[in-house]
Amino acid sequence: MITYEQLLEKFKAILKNNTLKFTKQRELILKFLYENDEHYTPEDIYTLLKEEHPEINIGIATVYRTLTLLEESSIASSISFGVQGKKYELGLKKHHDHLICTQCNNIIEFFDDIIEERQEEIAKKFNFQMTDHTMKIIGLCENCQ
Amino acid sequence: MITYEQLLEKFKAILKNNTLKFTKQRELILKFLYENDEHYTPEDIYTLLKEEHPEINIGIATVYRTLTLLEESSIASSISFGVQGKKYELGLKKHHDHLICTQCNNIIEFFDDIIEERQEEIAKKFNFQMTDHTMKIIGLCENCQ
DNA sequence: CTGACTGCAAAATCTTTGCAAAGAC
DNA sequence: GTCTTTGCAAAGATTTTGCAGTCAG
Repeated sequence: MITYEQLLEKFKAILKNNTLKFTKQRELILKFLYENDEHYTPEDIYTLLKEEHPEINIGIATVYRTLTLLEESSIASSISFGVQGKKYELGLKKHHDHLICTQCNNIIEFFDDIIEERQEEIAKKFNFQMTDHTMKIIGLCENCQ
Repeated sequence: MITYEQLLEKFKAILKNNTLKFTKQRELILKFLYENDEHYTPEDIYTLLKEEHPEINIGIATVYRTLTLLEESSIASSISFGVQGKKYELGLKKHHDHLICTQCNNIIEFFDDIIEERQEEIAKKFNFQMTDHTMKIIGLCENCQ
């Protein structure tokens, strides 16, 4: 697993390569995602950061802008919830898919080699150049049934 | 394949069972989905219906309300495009998944037994009661590469 | 008739943008 | 110093809601 220091270096390098600046706000958001291994909406992150760091001024727009930046840099990734927006997580772990409980909104991650392989094959069959893929299994988790 | 008459009967039966009324607007939207075998946003449907049937008054709110109703009745189904909203299609065909081209926005449908089966197994493994599942393969289609 | 449905416009959600002030390098 | 970034509030985009009039059964 990557340490926070390594992640930070990586992020700083990306910023430098793109003539972007390293700011307190960007760092806080990065750190938040590193330390919190779940899926958060921009609003969640905004609220929690304001709570945890009342001394730092941060605006919701910055959260959106930074999450977009992190996603473009492949540091974060998002799952989309239709009209209800997106949730973000650190995107450095191994690719995985999600089980989503409609009752408690909990998200369980899983990885399945067979599915991954089949996706490749399907893309090939359609002469499709796959850049990404997502799979969601929707339903009720063990606790909510 | 189901004929339009059969579909209409089915829809009317659903309406009757729920003490809902059969209206010109609802019929038009149903017919539109039946006749147009692609994926449409509510806005698309609204615009196209107004063009094709200038004599019928229809509001965007009705389109949204009807699509929700059709989806709840399992007559339509939707794919979500994150912030860009949802696209609807007739949901009576066999379950299938989608390849989505980021260039031309074209959507290709596919079905794969192995993936379907794996999804069942994964749900089982997590003691998850699956009610739905979606898979999207994102990338460039043959023509756009 | 009665209660459901409709269009409209206003409200609600979520996200992006313009801008002046602040901050990174 | 220069150029990017920020927070704020306003604007956008999409979807939902309240309501009075309309329509299906």
